[in-house]
Amino acid sequence: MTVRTRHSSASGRAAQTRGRPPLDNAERKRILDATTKVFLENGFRRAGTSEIARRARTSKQTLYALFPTKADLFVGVISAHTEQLFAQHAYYIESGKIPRQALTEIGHMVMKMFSAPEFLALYRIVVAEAHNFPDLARQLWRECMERGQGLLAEYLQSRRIGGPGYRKSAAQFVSFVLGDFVLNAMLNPDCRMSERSLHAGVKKAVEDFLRLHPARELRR
Amino acid sequence: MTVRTRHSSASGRAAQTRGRPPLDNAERKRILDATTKVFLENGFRRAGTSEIARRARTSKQTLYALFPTKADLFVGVISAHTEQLFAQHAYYIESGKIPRQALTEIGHMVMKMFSAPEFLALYRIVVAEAHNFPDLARQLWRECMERGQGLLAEYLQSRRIGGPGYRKSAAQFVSFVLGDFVLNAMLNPDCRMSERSLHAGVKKAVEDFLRLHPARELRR
DNA sequence: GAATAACTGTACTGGATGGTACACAAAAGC
DNA sequence: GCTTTTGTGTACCATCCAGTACAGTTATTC
Repeated sequence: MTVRTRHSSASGRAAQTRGRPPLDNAERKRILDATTKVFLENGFRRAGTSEIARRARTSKQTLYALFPTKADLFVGVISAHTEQLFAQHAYYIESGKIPRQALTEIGHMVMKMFSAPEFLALYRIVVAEAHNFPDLARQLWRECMERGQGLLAEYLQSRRIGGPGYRKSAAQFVSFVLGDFVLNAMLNPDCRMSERSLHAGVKKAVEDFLRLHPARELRR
Repeated sequence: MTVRTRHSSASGRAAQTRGRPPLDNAERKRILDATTKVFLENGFRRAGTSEIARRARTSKQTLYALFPTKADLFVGVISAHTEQLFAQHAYYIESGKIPRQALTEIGHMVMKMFSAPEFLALYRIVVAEAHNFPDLARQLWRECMERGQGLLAEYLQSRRIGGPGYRKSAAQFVSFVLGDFVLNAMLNPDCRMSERSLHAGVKKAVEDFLRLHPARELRR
């Protein structure tokens, strides 16, 4: 599944000299934003391209010029968001902090990312369409889980926390933090978590994780 | 969302005396089986009622007599399967066994249930339609998670494993066993788990859980 | 065998929707 | 002002599909 646009085939060509100039990227972005909204409100199948064009304040012709099929729209939206989602919540690990504090902050980042309504809505749509867009589903997994786990694994390794399987330890920590939250949120769309129980949950996850994997050099 | 059938309104009436007798429950079951297959293959929206009637070797008229709308079909299928799913995999806890062994067996049951292809497919469909069928989604959650966690919590309480929050400990154990498996399976429809890594995963989950919650009376 | 209640098969309706056609407007260079 | 390229608005087409109509058939009772 690849995204085709009018420009991709002419990417190496010389600039045009005459005629109305093509729309800039702002147009593309506005379309993707509108598409996102419509998709999140209605899901992929229910979303209509006419509605999308209307909300993006453009014409269907332009829409189809930029995204030749509805699938291309889908790919565009999800791709744009997966990158962005991770970038927004990427936890930059300051290795100066003591493990307990660093892990607590990371835990909060993880919960924040996975409990964000857009993420849950996005995840739900991708799950629903995983059969038709397997590549996209795998991409979401890589961007949001493997990448995060990789970063965390590096931190664990630098601090010698957890056995030689740092990657597995990282995955374990994330699942400690999440518990059954995502599974639940998928089936209870309007379930909310109080700030209190979120804090308590992360704290418990960190404590449990550190009890199972005491840091080698114990600064606490 | 309630299931309406032709019979429900006449449930208390006297038996008919003349005319062709109505179809028995076998017909209903055959329709639900066919619907299940078509839904699992295509998802809810793509599945066509004509296709369902064809596969059930019945007529659309009969189909709509038993299930007045497509939504009723959906409710029927999911309801039938959630009950059945848990019943199939219900872990009967023999309290005579030592905790490590009992937990290991429970862990395997949990993994078996959640990794069953029908479960994953079902879960995916319900997630996709959670917005339109919130009751059904909650029902699936109750049947598959809360009920199981409740049983496990009783066992933990009887053995005094875990703090006074036995319910939370039960949830924790389940999430230890599952890890990120379900999250992953949702996005990678054809991901498979080897018997080896499944065993290793459960074993590790049990060990970790018991290290965090040592049984009061230590028979090990 | 007449009457009746239920099932079957097929064709149809009505609405939603992805995608296209086309006539016209706007912006740029010559 | 003419030409060319691109965007706009609207109408349209083709298809799919939930749900219905209807004519005919089967099973059961009287």
